Amino acid sequence: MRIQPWVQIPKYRSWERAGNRPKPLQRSESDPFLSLFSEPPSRGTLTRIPDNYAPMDIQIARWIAEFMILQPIDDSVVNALLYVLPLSDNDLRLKKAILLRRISSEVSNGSVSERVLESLERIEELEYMEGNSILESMKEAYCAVAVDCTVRLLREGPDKRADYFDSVKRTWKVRIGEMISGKTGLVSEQFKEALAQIEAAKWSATGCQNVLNKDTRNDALRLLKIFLNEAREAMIPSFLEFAAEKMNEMGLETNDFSSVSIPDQVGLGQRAASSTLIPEGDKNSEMPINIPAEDGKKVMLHSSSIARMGVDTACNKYDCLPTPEVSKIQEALKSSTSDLQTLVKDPLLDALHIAETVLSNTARENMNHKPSEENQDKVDAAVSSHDNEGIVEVQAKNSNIGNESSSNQNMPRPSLMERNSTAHTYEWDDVQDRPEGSSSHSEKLHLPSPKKRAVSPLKKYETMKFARRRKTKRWSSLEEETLRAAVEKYGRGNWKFILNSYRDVFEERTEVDLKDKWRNMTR
DNA sequence: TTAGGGGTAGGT
DNA sequence: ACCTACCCCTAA
Repeated sequence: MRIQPWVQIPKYRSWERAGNRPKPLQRSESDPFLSLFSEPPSRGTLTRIPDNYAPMDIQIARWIAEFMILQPIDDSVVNALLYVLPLSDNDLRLKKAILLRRISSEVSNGSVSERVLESLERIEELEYMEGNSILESMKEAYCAVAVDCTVRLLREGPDKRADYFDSVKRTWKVRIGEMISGKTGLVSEQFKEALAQIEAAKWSATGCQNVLNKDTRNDALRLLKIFLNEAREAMIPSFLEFAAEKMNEMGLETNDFSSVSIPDQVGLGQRAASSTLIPEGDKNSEMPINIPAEDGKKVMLHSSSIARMGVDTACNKYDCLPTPEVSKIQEALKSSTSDLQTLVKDPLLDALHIAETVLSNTARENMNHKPSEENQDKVDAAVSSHDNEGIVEVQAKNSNIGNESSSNQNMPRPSLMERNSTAHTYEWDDVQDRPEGSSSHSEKLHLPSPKKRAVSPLKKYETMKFARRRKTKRWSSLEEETLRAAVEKYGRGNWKFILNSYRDVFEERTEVDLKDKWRNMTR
């Protein structure tokens, strides 16, 4: 079984069905991934589990994923799990749950950015694909977020006026303006009203003041919370919570799962999910509770979910679950949040990560050569005498995950020539259909040593897929101006802070990018 | 998280 | 071929 590393969330396509318009915003092409963040984990933070370790059933993975998405734990932990689990790409409800969590995460930080806007658009797209109607609260939230994103720049002061106009242009004239004409799902009457106000702000001082007087941030947050609550109400409980509830009701021992039956419609617990995700006061009524399991670990459940799921106790006309799967669920339930956090930091995974790093070079070569396993024997017998390849040889010999777990820093790093394919650079979007070979590399038969083959299972995952260089994106004048002003305001070196302060301007940038750009600008 | 070294893509 | 903006890596 091959692990599907990231589940893809569809790009927002209302534009297509509304007409033949282009995408409203130039979006990151590196963001098709189903994760809490808009990018895959940086290389080095994660690894994937090779299939000889975890030939996990796709359904089990889904249960775990849906359960973890609901937990009030750090996004990075959830993200890590989403990365390692073999999730189906067709699970629209899972995608929706993740998008909701993305929004919730921002809301709980008190921030509202264009990312929320985009998440809402994608949810709308998913609802459309499922034939669902759009919640009114979602339309209102979308409008409020769009307004706030725009007005925020206006508040920055007169020197930000240029940014403001840019934002108006981007967010309203293009994105929302076209949505109105396209009559897509997120459009409401409010839009036109708000659009009129924004237009007024654009052209007159009084209009400007009207907009500034509104607490758009709070409006956005409030409406987002309402929407999340409603979304929560509309959701079906998560399978694992349902199973836990059943066990609880029936007073089952944790290893006596076989008599628990599950209704088909129990799936993704987004209703419960939202309850854990709504920030602060909103979740008081539905605090997670801990149910002690027999081994002392605890199971997180939600009181309201339990109350609601309890209804079906008598309706046991559903199919019983197969025992092996049930015991896996049991394991998932017994694992508390902290257990799963430690799982993510498990030494095995660390070791795999090291192996991934070490193997990056050879994996890339395999990509180019694609030698079969049988051929590798012959190939191993050959000795590479190619000049430039000495480093590679040494590295291959050290690529034994089993006994070289010490530190990849002690190993020679592959040169960048090696780390980046000499023949072709693949963008994030290319990864699924990369060509199999590279002629320019065909004679360089510096080959895998036996030790390298000891970790060959890792190769199957083509771990380098996600370590490709980002597509170069030129800095816009808006970005440059914003950076200049920000450095003046906050000082050089506070890159993270600056990035967070202008998230919507520095889309797809990292703090390192800001630092590098400043270095260039001041050279 | 930041600073700095250094590789690379893409433009001239 | 050369330049440099952009990107990646890693020590501290």
